Amino acid sequence: MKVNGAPLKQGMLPGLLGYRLRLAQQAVFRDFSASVAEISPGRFGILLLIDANPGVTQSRLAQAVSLERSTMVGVLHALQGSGLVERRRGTDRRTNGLWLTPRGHALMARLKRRIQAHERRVASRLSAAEREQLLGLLGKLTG
Amino acid sequence: MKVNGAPLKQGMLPGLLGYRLRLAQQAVFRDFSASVAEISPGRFGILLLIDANPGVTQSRLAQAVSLERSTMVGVLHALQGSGLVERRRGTDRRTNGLWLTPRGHALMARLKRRIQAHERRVASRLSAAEREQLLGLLGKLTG
DNA sequence: AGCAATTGTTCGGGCCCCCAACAAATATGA
DNA sequence: TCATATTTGTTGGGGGCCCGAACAATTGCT
Repeated sequence: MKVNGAPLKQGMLPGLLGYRLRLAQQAVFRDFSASVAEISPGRFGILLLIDANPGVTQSRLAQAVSLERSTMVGVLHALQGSGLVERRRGTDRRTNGLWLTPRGHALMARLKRRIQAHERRVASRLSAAEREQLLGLLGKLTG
Repeated sequence: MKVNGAPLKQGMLPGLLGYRLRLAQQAVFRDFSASVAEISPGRFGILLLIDANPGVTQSRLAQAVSLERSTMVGVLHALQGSGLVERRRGTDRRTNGLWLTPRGHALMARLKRRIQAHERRVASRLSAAEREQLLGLLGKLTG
């Protein structure tokens, strides 16, 4: 077996928050995908918010997760195509109200435990206090 | 001016590390793109490593930044197309050695200050100690 | 009634990433 | 040395995630 030479010099790269955030997020994304094959992390978050706020508008939803309205369209189109979300025209006929379909509710119920397991696994190298600390620092970063 | 109703209920979403990481990374990405128009965060990292390890192989580079070899191909193709990176066949004729072109070196020199300013701006809401703490916790997460 | 603002949408663009399969080249071991 | 295994870069197809400009329909405002 051939042994690789010296490890690469990393320079300032490990000191850049953006780089470290990418590595961390990628690791989390990987674990999520491995444990929850039915849906992607981003779409799951959307479903979560619709579940907690039945009838919510696309714009409000987009704002809540820091996305553009135009981005939300595609996500919801996909979720609707999968039969997980229903769009209903609001009394303000410009708006669409969003609801989970029975299928959507069933999925969320089925996923709850697996998501919690995923979160435990992801944070397994952290103590409870460290996890809180991390969440807090990330919140500070976002502002 | 119309006032939006109650803020959305977020449910378990803010407690998910993946979600918070996405928000944070997106904020950092935005600031990077705004302050460094010439190149993307990912490509910048690649240039950094090539600069610090002249002649490095594509595979070793991919491994260093947790990417697949096949992913690296496209990135390097783009960087080569922009005249920032040069590929030379190694003595092991399976490999390509990677070097920055003069133009690549010039770019990196020109970007150094702006990247540092970007990093300061991104971490501006954090104390120096908190920033170190965050980097450490992210490192723990990745393992 | 007329102008301004909001909502959802389309369209085009970009970044980031993976897997399977493959040819060329090198390493390995009988 | 020759056959086999491994490594490297590559192509091709796929997916996730995100934005801005421009537009029609609808509503708010005056």
